[in-house]
Order: sequence, then structure tokens, then C-alpha cells
Amino acid sequence: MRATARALLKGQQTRATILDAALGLSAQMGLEGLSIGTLAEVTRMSKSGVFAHFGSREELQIAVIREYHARFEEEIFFPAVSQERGLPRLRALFERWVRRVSVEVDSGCIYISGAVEFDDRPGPVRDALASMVRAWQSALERAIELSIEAGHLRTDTDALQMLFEVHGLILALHHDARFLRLPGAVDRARRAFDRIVGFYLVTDPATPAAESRR
Amino acid sequence: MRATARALLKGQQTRATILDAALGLSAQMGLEGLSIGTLAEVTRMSKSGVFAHFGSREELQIAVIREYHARFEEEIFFPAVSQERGLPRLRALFERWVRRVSVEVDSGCIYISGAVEFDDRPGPVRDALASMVRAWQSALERAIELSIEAGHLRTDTDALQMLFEVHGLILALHHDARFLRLPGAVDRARRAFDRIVGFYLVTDPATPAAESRR
DNA sequence: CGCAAAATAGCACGATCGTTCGTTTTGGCC
DNA sequence: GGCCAAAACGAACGATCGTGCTATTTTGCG
Repeated sequence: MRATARALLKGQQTRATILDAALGLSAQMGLEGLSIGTLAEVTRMSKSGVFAHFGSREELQIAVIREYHARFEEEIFFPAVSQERGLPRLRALFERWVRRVSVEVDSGCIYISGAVEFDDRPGPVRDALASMVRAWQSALERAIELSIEAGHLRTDTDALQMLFEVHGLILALHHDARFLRLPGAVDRARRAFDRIVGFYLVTDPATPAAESRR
Repeated sequence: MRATARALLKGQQTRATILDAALGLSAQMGLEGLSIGTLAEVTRMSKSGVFAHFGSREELQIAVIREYHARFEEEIFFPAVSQERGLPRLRALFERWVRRVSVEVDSGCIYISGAVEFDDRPGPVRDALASMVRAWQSALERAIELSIEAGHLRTDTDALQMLFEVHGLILALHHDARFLRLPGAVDRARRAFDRIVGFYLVTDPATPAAESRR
């Protein structure tokens, strides 16, 4: 009857436990590889017990995507927006993103694997995934635009073009590090990012750009 | 008893038919999504009839990978090496690669989807896939090195670094065009490629210029 | 403690999976 | 036409999948 009463019924709590295990499982095996059976095994519950918390496999997958998104925001986006707008924030976003992916060499990125698994499998799961990815891309686009407004990047910078190029670096990093297991991919990504930034950087600091390298 | 006698026993011929269907199926559903049942349905054969041609699902997957590699070479690599070595050949390789991926918006690229599906699933399938991908990357690396030797690219060009960046463009193209269904991704990839080439280009044919080096 | 409701378990279902085995059909050559 | 090996088939197997149902246990609260 305390204030905690409603906050965490037993159900919500084990649901969180299941979801956590589901996150790990689908990061490793992909969203399609996530099965209720193995999930029940891992959490030491019955299949139907697990199932009851989500109603269907699709809902489970969507719940996983949402949870992944929440953690992604927490780990990458929120800490980075504490940096001052413009290039410092953009750099922070990229650096945290790179670090996340390089940690995920052993766990897998649901955004990347999900994009491949659902790229021609229409339905609510794909929609949820696409909407999260788009949200993240929009956040990055916004950070680039703020860098332009702050006078750090050239005013004729095509934000979406720059985003495209930076995103490619993350995908190449994921590919080389996780699939090919090549060493040094993280450094390549960082170096390429600096090169891209260098290209879009204002050349004449007539306005007090200050740039503040890293 | 004609000359055709040994060349094409009935078995090899239907095996080729099955393999062709398998290529299409696994381009669309991924190598893991390829099932003998649906493959039998498509080719209007019995499951066991299909199965007998490959001995196991793994061998079927490997056969698909090898066939994909052969077609990839035929469509991209061989026509491009007819161009003169150096930048023209490198450009031809990239342009054909981009075109292939942009056509694959509706069919899927086995190299890309396979890399995600098997990035932590060790075994013969992963090995075969990785070896094909590495072969293709080596071919590109070689093309870059030839461009350096031909005096088209700066002598201090890091071929693997440039390869990393170019590969990222293809992955971003695949992601944006196939998953997010964004228009204009092809042009973005081309523009980014030109920018990358521009960076590594020799500015003064006499001396490897000291442009804003990073 | 007691009781209603929530949470979990148990069981069975139809479907699909890769694979095996024995049989039947087919194709090539005398 | 007949012979033999290759090719294709059909049926069944054990396993796993998602998903209903119905009990049973556990929880929260008066």
C-alpha cells in the first residue's frame, strides 16, 4: 500500500527481466533469431509464462526495439547533448556512437542487423524499427544543422549528405570489426570522420568559429 | 550419345535450376531465410529431390554463396578490368558496384545481408562468405594501389583506409535505399565517392602536393 | 488469515524445419 | 526393347516454432 504499490507489480518486474534477456538474445542472434523457447530457457520460465507478458512474438520484438531505443538514447544521445551545440556536440555523438558499436562487436547492434532482416519484410516490426532509426538520424541531422548555424561548418553544407557519409562509416566499422574481425577499424572510422568534418569545416574563421578541436 | 552427352547430365542441369532459384530466394529472404521446403515449392520439386542435390542445407548455402560470387565477378569485376588501370578502372568498379546495389534494392545483396546474419555464427558458411568478401575487398584494394602507382592518387594514400571509406558508402546506400526507401541515395553515394577521390587525388602531377593533410 | 486477481506453469495443437530411407521414375547406352 | 545407374519422389522422423487453452501457484490488499 506504499507508494511503490502500483509502481512495480511483480509482473512488470519480471517483464523487465525478460526484456533484458530478450535484448541480449536478439542483439546476438538478430530479431528474427529471437525465439520464445530459448528466451524461456534463459530466464528459467515456462514458454507460456514468457509469452503471456507480450501477447505475441511480434509485440515482443517491438518491445525489444523500443527498449533498445531507450538505452541507445540514454547511452549516446543524452550525454552528448550536454556538450555545447555545434561541432563539439556532433563530435561527442559520433564518438559515443563509435564506442557503442565497437563494444557491440561482441553483442551486435539491433538497428543494423534489424535493418537487414526487415528490409523487405513489411509489417509492424519493420515500421517500429524504421521509425526508431529515422528518429536517430534526425537527431544527427539536427546536430549537423546546429553546427552550421553555430558557424562551425560551411553554410552550404548539405546536412543529409554529410549524415549519409558519417552513417556509412559506422556501417563499415560494424562490418569490418564484427564480421571480418579486422583490427583497427575503430581508428579508421575516427580518421575518416575527421576527414569528413575537415571537408565541411569553415575555412576562413572570419566569424569567431573557434572550432575547439575535440 | 551426342557431344552433349557428359556435358549436361540431367542432374547438373536441374541443379543449376535449383541454384538459380536459391539465389533469388536467399537474396530476398537472406541465407538463413532460405529453406528447402519453399525452394522445392518454387522449383516444383519434392523436398527430398532438392535436398539430394546438395547433401545438406549448409552445402546449399555455400553453393549459393559461390554462385553469387561468380555472378558478382562477371557483372562487376571483369567488365571493369577492361578499363585502363588506375582511376578509370577504380571508378568503373565503384560505378558498377553502385548500380548493382541500386538494382538490388528489390532483390537484396547476399554479401551484405550474409555479413550480418553470420557475424557471430561460426562455421563453414561464414568462412565461405568471409573468404568471398575478402577476395572482393582485395580486388578493390589492388585497384586503389594501381591508381597510386599510375600517379593518379597521392603516393601517401592509405589504400585500406580509402577502401574502408568507399565500402561505407555502399553500405549506407544499401541501408538508405533498401531499408529506409529514401530516394536519392544513389546520387549521395556517387557524390561522396567523388569527394573521397578528390581528397586522395594528386593536386600537382609533379610533386605529391601538401594539401591540407590530416 | 482469506480472497480475488494477477502471474506462471503445463499441455497440446498445427506448422515448418532439415534429414533419412525405401521406392519409383527417368535417362542414356547396348 | 531391355538394363542399369542416376534422379526424383513420398512418407515419416524428431525437433522447434508460435500460440491457444486450462490449471495452479503466487501476489497484493482488506
